[in-house]
Amino acid sequence: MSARTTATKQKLFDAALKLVGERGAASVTVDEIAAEAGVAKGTIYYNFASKDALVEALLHHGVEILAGRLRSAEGSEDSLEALVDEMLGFWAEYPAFGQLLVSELWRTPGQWHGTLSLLRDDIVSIVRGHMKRLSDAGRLPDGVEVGTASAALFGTLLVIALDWQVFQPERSRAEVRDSVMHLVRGLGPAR
Amino acid sequence: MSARTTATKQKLFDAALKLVGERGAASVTVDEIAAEAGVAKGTIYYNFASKDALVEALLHHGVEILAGRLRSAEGSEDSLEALVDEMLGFWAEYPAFGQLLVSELWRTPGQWHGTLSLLRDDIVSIVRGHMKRLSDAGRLPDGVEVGTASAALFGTLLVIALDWQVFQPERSRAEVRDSVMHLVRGLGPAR
DNA sequence: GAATTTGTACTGACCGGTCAGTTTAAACGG
DNA sequence: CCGTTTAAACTGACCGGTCAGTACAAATTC
Repeated sequence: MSARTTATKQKLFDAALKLVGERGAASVTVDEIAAEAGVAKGTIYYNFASKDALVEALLHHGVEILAGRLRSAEGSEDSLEALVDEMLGFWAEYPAFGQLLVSELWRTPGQWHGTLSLLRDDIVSIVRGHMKRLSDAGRLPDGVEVGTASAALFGTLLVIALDWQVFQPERSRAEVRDSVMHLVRGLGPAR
Repeated sequence: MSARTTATKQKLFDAALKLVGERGAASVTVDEIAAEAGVAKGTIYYNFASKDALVEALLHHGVEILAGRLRSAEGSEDSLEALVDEMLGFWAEYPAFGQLLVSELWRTPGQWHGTLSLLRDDIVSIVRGHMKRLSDAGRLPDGVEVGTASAALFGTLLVIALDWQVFQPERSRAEVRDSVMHLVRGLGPAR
């Protein structure tokens, strides 16, 4: 793949991510994506087999970036906090990706459900790795299943990040992160 | 409004909820909704001004039901657990509504965003009522803002419920509820 | 080293299907 | 009767996908 093609695909990813995140995959037209990317419609079909294929590639691309960042948080001192922080950072940087993910991930017979399930597993398994190490170190209370907790943490962070972007954009990332950590470790003691 | 009309609207709500939840508002056709409801297409346009108006009415309808249930949980002994349970029950009963909500709620300039923000506020304020009472009773740890926690709890329950329906349908509602309560009160102590 | 060929990337007008919404005339039902 | 529903045909805008042709740089030929 030439540098030219790579650049074009990147432009298409950026444009598609923005529009699809904002308005949903179904209601965005290929013409709009082409216009946003500053590219002719035909170029899209030269680089991708179909509109669906473009979205699918986009999904893979985004998850790759996220997975990379989450893995990079594995070495930190406070692994869980680093994970949360990294995840919030990713959603802050690619809010449209969060919107895309959230609106497709749980659509049961949806066209991307298969792909998305796999991608979700990628992410959740990384989260599970973090959790597992906490658990082995005895830092997780009894009765909390690592698998369940990982899936829940991922989903929770996703919606909290979206809620942050949309309804409370004035809050800082550190502030939100601290709130999350409070909730994750906090609501318990008082009961 | 006659009983006949009410019945027709109910059929349309059921049909629209199912289809729109599964496949998204944009990609469902009015003809499909009519067929699913066993009603002529013209009937839809007799009862609603447009496809969008139907979806909007659907949103209001669903939120009314949810709000009613959450309010009914206010008298319980363990108010928070009752709230969680009631909410999980609602999402279990109307999974398509959860899918619809989650895929539209955070779509920033989306056509439903205004309506949905108001509806979200309705629900979150009920949750906040529950939390406030906990807080006044000194059962919430310091540093947890009631507003933030309420929004987070609502969003979290929404995604956990969806994840449950889609990826772990074999788990019982009580099981999920206990997991949530564990997470809400549990991850803290061990750190 | 000019002329020609080849391969790759891109263009945008165009086509055929789809779908929201309309219209109408007739039936139904309370 | 009158509010409601039906069935079916129709309109017109819109949209995914196609395709013949362009641009251009790197090889190839003479």
